[in-house]
Amino acid sequence: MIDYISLLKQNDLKATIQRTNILKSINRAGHINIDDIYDDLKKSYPTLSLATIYKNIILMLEQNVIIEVPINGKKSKYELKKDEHIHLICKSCGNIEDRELDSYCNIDIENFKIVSKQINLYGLCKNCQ
Amino acid sequence: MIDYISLLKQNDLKATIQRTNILKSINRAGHINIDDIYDDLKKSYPTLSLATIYKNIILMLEQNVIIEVPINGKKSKYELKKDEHIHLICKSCGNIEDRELDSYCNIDIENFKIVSKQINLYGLCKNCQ
DNA sequence: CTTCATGCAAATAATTTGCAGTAAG
DNA sequence: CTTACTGCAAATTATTTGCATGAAG
Repeated sequence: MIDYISLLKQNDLKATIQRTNILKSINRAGHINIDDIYDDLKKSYPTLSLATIYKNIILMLEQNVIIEVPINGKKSKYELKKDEHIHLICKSCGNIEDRELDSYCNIDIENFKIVSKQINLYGLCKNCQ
Repeated sequence: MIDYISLLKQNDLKATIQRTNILKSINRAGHINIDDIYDDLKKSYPTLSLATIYKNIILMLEQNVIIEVPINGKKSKYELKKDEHIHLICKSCGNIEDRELDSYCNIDIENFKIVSKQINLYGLCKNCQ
């Protein structure tokens, strides 16, 4: 159970209902886009506005509370910030799975100072093969 | 010197002026987004329409003539299809450099059939460090 | 010739902004 | 209390579509 209130406060963000709910929704889904967060939260929280989600996604990205996962030809999804990992993205069902992978993660490049890595493998998951 | 006319025809696309020019613009830039293609080509070809660029980018992606390079928080860029490589994306100047990297490219994942890889390293290029 | 592509304008979708009212600390 | 956040509506930006005309093969 993640303490979203502390997480937000540690990152200089007021812990509003809207923010904790957005984080909960992202955590439940693992990886989710803005429209799906909205649909998810609207059910239990009908007055929530899409603009609020947009504004908070931007803020939480800036504070590194969440990470953007851009998807080819679709809208970006978002995930909670966690240890470095790669994404296995199923081209058939769209599901995203996280995977630790040291061989991908420990590398130096000449003349380039790496700040962050984005490694997405597109293909077919076990179910869709 | 790439023969864009043959490239298009081999991929079941009519070789129109617009398409060859879009490919030339992408090749000149290396990696470029739709608005910048438009600005680039407008100079020498003022009647070109943005809708035509959108339509053709979609077709050329479908035919695998070009590849989408999604960029965190920005519009996607496009590049000509070429051998597998990774991208070094400078967070300061926005420049993208291609790099071959075998250690990234030869890998199998259990229970996942990889179709394509997208490996972007964000950081600071030599000039911006 | 025939078919498909283009360019325009209009439609739709996505994202951002301004502001009055509200909640967090 | 004070400052920052929310929700709404409006504005802006991005993308797609329909259709008459023009170009490719």
